[in-house]
Amino acid sequence: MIITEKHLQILGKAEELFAARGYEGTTVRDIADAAGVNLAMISYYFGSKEKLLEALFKERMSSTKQRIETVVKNESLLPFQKMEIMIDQYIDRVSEKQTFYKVMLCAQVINKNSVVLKLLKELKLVYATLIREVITEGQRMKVFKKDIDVIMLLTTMTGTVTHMLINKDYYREFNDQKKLSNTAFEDQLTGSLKKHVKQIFKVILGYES
Amino acid sequence: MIITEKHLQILGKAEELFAARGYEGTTVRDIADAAGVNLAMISYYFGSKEKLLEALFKERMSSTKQRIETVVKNESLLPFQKMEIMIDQYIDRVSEKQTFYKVMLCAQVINKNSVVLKLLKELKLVYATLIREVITEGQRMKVFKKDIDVIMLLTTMTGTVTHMLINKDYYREFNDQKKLSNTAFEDQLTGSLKKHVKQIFKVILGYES
DNA sequence: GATAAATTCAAACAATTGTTTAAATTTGCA
DNA sequence: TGCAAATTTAAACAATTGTTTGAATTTATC
Repeated sequence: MIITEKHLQILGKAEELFAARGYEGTTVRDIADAAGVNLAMISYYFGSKEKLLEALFKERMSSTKQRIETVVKNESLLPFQKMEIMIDQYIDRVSEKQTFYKVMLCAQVINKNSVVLKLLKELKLVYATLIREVITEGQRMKVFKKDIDVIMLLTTMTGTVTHMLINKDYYREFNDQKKLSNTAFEDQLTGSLKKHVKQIFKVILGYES
Repeated sequence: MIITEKHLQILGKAEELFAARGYEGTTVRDIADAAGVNLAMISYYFGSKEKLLEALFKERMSSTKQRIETVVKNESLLPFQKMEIMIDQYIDRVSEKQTFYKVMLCAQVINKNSVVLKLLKELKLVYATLIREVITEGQRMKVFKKDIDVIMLLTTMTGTVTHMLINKDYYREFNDQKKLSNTAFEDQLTGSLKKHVKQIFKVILGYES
């Protein structure tokens, strides 16, 4: 399927609505109105509401595998550097694509669509496998501890970051950071998150940088 | 509103369906069929589909505040003990009420219902405030580090645990623990989670037990 | 056992859902 | 310019939605 500018425009609006109201809570009419196109255009461009969802996941997840592979396969980096770059990359990515990560979070709980399910599982496998490679490499070099629970470690990273997405407003309120501008707050938050997750990884993996 | 045995039966089935298909993805007919009652009984017992959702959150969240307060206000416990009991309690609770925590996770992303929203915010405030008390106490006793980011710490706990709820099957597959029985796997997982989260807290807070 | 209240039921309701239709309009190309 | 293909449109579609109705049944109280 060829994705045009028009496709992306509709996908962007659909993404926002899915994040705010959920997939089932969003009507095709909502999407059409938000994108400023006729109702029938959704079917015309994507085939159906469900295929639109699949197209959204395919589009947003298309570059992920390559992005992480580039880091892991880079032979000039030490294992701990790979891990830290991966953390930075992940947090920046979630921060950039907040709406999509909200949609993704709900999709992981309510897994109805088999295409989306497959994409999610595939991505998790890619992530876990590549990170395991890095960890094994670090263990061989005696800089990482033995017996690392890869999924547990990744779950802490993704869980912390995506959960912060949910609690962000509350975080800001509780810490009384309302005086900050939106972008200043976002920058401060991604910075804190990176430091926080790296500190955790350092302890679990047992390295010193 | 008086909650009878019948109410709880319907709420339980509704909870399962909400967790599997989402609130919007579940029809009142689905709930009635699953609970083995007539369609009209949902309105008769709860007033509406939306009020049923509110009743579910009220019911499931009713005892939470008291549960955590009991630990925090217990003067015979040291700060680090309070933290560790709180972690154990939280993980046991999520493990016990898995379906509800899935519903809750989605509700935090797709926040349409104001009553549910208020309950969630209230609970977060209770949690953060009480944990901050414990942390301050620990800091006064010089056993916890200074400058602890309370929300960040809590987000790591709730994020890790609820995200593991989502990745559980994948975790089991990746670590090849399919040979274990369901309950054995659950026990092993909650055990690992407790150990993992405690290790993180120990480092962030800076105590030795 | 009679009576009133509470519960259960099938049926119907208006509104909304995703999708399709066929005509109208725009676009690309000779 | 002319014409076929691609795009856009308003309208209609059958199905499903949450909710209500009023009669039937069960339950509780005397």
